[in-house]
Amino acid sequence: MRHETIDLIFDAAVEVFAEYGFERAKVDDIAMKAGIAKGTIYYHFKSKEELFVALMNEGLEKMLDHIHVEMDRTESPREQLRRILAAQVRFLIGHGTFTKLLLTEVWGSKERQQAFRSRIRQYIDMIEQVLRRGTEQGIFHLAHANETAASIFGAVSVAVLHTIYRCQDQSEQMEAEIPKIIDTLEHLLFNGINA
Amino acid sequence: MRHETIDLIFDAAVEVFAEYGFERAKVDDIAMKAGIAKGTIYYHFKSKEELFVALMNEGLEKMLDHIHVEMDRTESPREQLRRILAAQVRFLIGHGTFTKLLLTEVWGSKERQQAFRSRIRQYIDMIEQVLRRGTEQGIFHLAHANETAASIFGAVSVAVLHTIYRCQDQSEQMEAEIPKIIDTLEHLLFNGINA
Amino acid sequence: MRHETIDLIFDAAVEVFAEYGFERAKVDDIAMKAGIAKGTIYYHFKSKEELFVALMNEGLEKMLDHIHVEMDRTESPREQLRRILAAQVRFLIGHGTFTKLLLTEVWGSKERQQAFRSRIRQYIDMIEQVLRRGTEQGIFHLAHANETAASIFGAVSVAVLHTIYRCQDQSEQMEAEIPKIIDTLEHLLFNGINA
Amino acid sequence: MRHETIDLIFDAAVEVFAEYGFERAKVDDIAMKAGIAKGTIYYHFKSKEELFVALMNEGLEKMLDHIHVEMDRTESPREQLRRILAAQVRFLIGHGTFTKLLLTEVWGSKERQQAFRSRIRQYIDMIEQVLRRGTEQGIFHLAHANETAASIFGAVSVAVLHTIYRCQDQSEQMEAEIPKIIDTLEHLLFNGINA
DNA sequence: TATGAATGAGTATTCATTCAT
DNA sequence: TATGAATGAATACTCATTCAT
Repeated sequence: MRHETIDLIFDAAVEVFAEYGFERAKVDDIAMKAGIAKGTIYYHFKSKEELFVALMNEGLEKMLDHIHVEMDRTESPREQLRRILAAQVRFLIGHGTFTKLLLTEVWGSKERQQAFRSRIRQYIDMIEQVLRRGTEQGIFHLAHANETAASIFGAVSVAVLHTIYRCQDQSEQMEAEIPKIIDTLEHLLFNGINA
Repeated sequence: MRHETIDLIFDAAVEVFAEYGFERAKVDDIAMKAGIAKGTIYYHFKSKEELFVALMNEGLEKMLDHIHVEMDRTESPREQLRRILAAQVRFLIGHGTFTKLLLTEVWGSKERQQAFRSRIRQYIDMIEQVLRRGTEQGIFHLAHANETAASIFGAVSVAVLHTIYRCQDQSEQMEAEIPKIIDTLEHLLFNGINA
Repeated sequence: MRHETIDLIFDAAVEVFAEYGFERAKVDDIAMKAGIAKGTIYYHFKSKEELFVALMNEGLEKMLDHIHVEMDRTESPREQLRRILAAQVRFLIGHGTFTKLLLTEVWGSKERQQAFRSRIRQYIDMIEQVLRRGTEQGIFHLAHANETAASIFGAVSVAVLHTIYRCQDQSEQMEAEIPKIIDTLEHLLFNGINA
Repeated sequence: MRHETIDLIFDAAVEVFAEYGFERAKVDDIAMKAGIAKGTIYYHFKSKEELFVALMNEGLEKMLDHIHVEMDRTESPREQLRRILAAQVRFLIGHGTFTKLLLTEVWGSKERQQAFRSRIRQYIDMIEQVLRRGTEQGIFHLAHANETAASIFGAVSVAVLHTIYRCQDQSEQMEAEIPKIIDTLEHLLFNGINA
């Protein structure tokens, strides 16, 4: 069990970072929201940046794990991709604040942003592998595996983000949208829109 | 003819904003890069925010115009969507710095970010209309028009951004990638990956 | 003529640094004492440290110049040393705040402190040269030139500092002590205490 | 027998204080270097300041004792002064870290600094007494006893400090310099530099 | 005695903005 | 129009000190 205080900090931090973005987020606000003193944050993390990186890495870790688990349940590329889509949508909707951070704070030239991107690239590479195996087995038919994988990641992420902003963080409504989004994405990505 | 100074400012501003993001971008840096005094920026723009909004709006305007023009060249929904995809990819690759800003600075809770999002929503709505007309004409076949439109926007944007970061701003290389990206997207979105 | 604002800053800074020492001195206090805004200090100096270094270097420069001028007025080593002593005492008494800083802030392991020490070493080396020439000419008689020079520097500085603290910064009283200090030092260093 | 922990703290504290000076020295660092928990320091000392004062007083005590012992071995003022010089040099070289602190932390306006100065003044007064007795006995010949005493203290301290910094804490080298320094000082202070 | 997690007052530094020239 | 010196509110971060265990 990780230290309780750190969990308090993490919980407060995701919210504050998600609402204001990294730069505008105030360490004071995180401390206040966590109900602890500002110094306590600095006792556990060397800097605002380190806290943020720890937070994001934990989120990315969880996301990747979550998807790996789902993927390993089957061998069939088609089924794997289906599960990836569903798992990804559920995870992102379920972690709306993290999702906002993910798409907001991974672009840019700072070192940490490059580090985040390389993890997302890992994720995209994973999809790429599934696509390649499917193509080899004659199940999938596609032009360029890596670019397609990136596009799929974009379609999923933005579809979810679009929903999150539309529902304005009402988590119940968002939950209700999950099947619709999964349905949309499966249809679009597997069959395309051609009749 | 717009004032020359303003162009100097705009050119410097896109670069600085794209490299550092809105918050970390310094007005000093913009002034220095533009080769003018800091005060001059404030002579032309009320604030850093106003400059940024003007910049983004000009970009969004151009982007939407560009796509409208392409779209109006044909009546067929399929051809329209094809043109939208191509135009969008070409525009984003051709305006890499703007593209980075687009996906970085539209999320968040600040007013200007909501304003940007509503313009992007306009763009998504436009795609939605095309999809709907295509569906009515029996040309397209899809689950949920709005969600599909958002997904398409995400696929296109992230595919381009992925390429931009992979080519590390080498504009020639990026240009060379354009057909590949368009090809990938057309295939994926029209036909899906099912064999 | 150097910028007037910088003079205001310098004047305030010596006092504050001398009273509190580098670490305890507050930039706020310097600004307040100078009658300017805190930001103005940072407009002219990159940091508290840079301001301090600029200050000390100016002081050291002045001190060394002052003494060089006095020294160049004669060829005789004995007369040169006599002038150095007198000039040094007058300068240090006349710049009491600087003197405190000199002996307080040159020791330590920080880079700037090493830089200051190397300038003081220059000063000691200068005395050493005079001693050597005097020895060669059979005028002086001493054991080890460099160590003797360092001792002379120590005798002068501490004698002055001792007086400064005894008179508690009453500048008139301090002025009155000048001849006594010079007399003491000349007697001690030229003739020793042996009867 | 003093508590072992306190010795650990003292040993660590001199080093840290000598390297960084009072203000920049961190209680954390002292605790780490002593291999104990930070709280333990506060169990034994009320504050960082109290620890520092205890440290300095112990050093000053030792120094004064050391010199008193040497002085009491003879009645002759000349021999007394000779012994004072030698004892002082040996002590300071042998306690290099303390010496740095001595000349760094005794100046300034804080209460503890004034307290330190008054002890140093005691030391100077002691020298003064020797000088006066020597003068009365016709052995010494000097201008102003108190100022001369201060100058002697300065000559000795700075000569030693100069050597410490030149040898960069290589204790063997420093030991080797002791006779040279004593020789230099005796010659300078007893006979002066006049041939 | 000893610990180390938690505290919060204290401060250097940044940077958008203003305004006299 | 253009300038750049001056401003001061805003904030990340430090570190001596406390206290429950």
